[in-house]
Amino acid sequence: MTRYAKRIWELVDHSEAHMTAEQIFLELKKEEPKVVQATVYNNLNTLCQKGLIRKLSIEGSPDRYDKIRRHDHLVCKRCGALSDITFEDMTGDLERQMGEGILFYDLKVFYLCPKCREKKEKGVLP
Amino acid sequence: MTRYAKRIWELVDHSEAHMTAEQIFLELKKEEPKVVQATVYNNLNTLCQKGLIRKLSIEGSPDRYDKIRRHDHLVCKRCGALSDITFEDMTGDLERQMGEGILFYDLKVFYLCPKCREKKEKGVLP
DNA sequence: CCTTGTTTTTAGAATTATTCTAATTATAAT
DNA sequence: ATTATAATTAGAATAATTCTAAAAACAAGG
Repeated sequence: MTRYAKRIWELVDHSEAHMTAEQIFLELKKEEPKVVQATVYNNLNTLCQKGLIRKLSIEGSPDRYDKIRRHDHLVCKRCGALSDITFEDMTGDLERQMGEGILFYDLKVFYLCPKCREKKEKGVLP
Repeated sequence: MTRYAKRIWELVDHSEAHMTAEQIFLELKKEEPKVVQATVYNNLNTLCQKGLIRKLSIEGSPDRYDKIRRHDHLVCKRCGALSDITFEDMTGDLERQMGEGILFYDLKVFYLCPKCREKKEKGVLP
């Protein structure tokens, strides 16, 4: 793995931040001022292919990148805030229903985050 | 609901096709030759807000729109083919783990579709 | 069925996100 | 060193989506 690839992998893997390609680019640029966007996109793509990171497609914002360690996501329906949560692994359950062959799954649970819930209760939001 | 909005909703709601905004636009254009892309984007957005359809963000392709009736998705890891599947509802399970407050969830199960599996077995693909 | 106010649609520009191309540079393998 | 392979760069190109301001459609009240 090249220097850039390694740092990009580390940035994604050691962060809770669910960064976009742009944010990763800006972060990497702090240490490697010469790096260019395409490099970051290229590396993110190959890291995904190799299964070292994963891409999250989130409605209404650019793709985000995430570590692999098994976990699920909570998404606020109203403000889009994204956070990690780990539910019990349900691969077994799903395989019982569809048969073998699951590679992995992606579970997003939509809710109202504490901030938005509060606002809603105060009647600030519909 | 306006004429356009209604047709757009029907197109999405009565189809298994998981169409992109572009595809919906082309489809609608067959009956309504004057309609314009922005109208379709606008209506898709407001239909989503009203909870009448849902947007699916799929890695590597533009957003797709889907009916609301509860169901999950199978996605081929290799070719991206998307199909519907209905697993048992697991809202109860999830609430047991995180408490009340789930609005809905989005589950994508990644696997190898029959075509890709066959290719892989024949050694055509890595 | 006119007038007025609100919403929707339109055309096209603008923005954003991402990929592509071809040249250059770095890395690894003989 | 020499050559082959892969990564990086700059910048153009493409794709997807949103924005803007004006025009058209619609809805409600008189």
